[in-house]
Amino acid sequence: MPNTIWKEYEANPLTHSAAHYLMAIKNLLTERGYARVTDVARELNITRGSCSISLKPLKQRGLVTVDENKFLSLSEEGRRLAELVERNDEVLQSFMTDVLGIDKDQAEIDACKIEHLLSIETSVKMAEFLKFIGRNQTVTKNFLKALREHRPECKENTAACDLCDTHCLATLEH
Amino acid sequence: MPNTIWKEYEANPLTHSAAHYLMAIKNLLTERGYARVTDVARELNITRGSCSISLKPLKQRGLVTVDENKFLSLSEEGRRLAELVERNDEVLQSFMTDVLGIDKDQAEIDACKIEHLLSIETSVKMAEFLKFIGRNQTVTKNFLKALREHRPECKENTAACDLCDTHCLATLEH
DNA sequence: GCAATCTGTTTGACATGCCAAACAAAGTAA
DNA sequence: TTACTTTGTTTGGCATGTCAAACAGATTGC
Repeated sequence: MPNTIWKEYEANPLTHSAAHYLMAIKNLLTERGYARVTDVARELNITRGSCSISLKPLKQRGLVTVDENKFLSLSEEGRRLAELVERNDEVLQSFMTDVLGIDKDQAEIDACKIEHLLSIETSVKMAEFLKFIGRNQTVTKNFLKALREHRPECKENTAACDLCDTHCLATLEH
Repeated sequence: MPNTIWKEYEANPLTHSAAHYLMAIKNLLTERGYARVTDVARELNITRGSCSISLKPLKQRGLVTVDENKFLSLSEEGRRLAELVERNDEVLQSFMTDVLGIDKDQAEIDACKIEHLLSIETSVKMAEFLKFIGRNQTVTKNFLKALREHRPECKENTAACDLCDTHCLATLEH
């Protein structure tokens, strides 16, 4: 039986770039009060031409709107999608740094890659999880403390370690 | 200052499809003992033509090798990358189902989308986290029990709920 | 032996998403 | 008014990754 789940990747409602176009517009509207093609392009560090073209399908999908002076804004759906991705980013970064203890800069990069790929269900459950962690209850503190003290040593030069089967996967460049 | 972190997405060592080509070859070698272009194509549910073309850059990068009879195999690096992505998949699925309580089928889809995007650091920390959870210590049991009992109610019809600012993000199709 | 099938590759097509370059329209400045 | 700048769009190019279709070479069946 052929594998088909991996093709769900293309069925994602937002591509990585689409998510960032929406968030860029949202941020510009919040911070400056307006968002034009040029502003979005500058925000995302791409050319105006690329920006103009990539915004077309977002307009056609009704996520981005334009007024008579070419000022961009988000539809209700566009705004919600942007908020959802932003929340995913916050939650993922918080999980990576506060729970896993990952370096802040690396967490930022990883979260940015993943933020648009979570299903609603995973997004909600992650947010609930972080909300629970944030309550800082005794049971949570004890768990995190024990987690911090548990640091399995990875002997990179041996053939096998605690985490990997035959070779240490941490030595890869990836 | 323009945002540049979002462009790290393209700098990922493996694309979604590349990761699945490597894993398909690895699985075929394990299960059948051989892997040809046709077998990989069938496994991934794509045409032989697409498969043939997409394998080229993987051969050029030295991740995939071919013998005189056109039988494919993985280089050391290719095999390690495949193993890394497979471990990420296992760890992510386990986290989503066992910790977050996400539906198995949905967890499978989400994990498949993310598995190739984790940095080594995040991969290792996630694996350690799940290893720790798997020890099933009292401190973990207590934490998970409290987490299960904490189920914030999302009143979808109200403007604000526990997780979202102004609108319930769970109502989106995404 | 000869037709049918299997295998891998190539070709042309399409979609996404980026670039540089050219261009038209509008605003700015002298 | 004229010259310059800004803005948005279009064009042609490139890279990835898919498809269908055609093709050549090898294998199989009768």
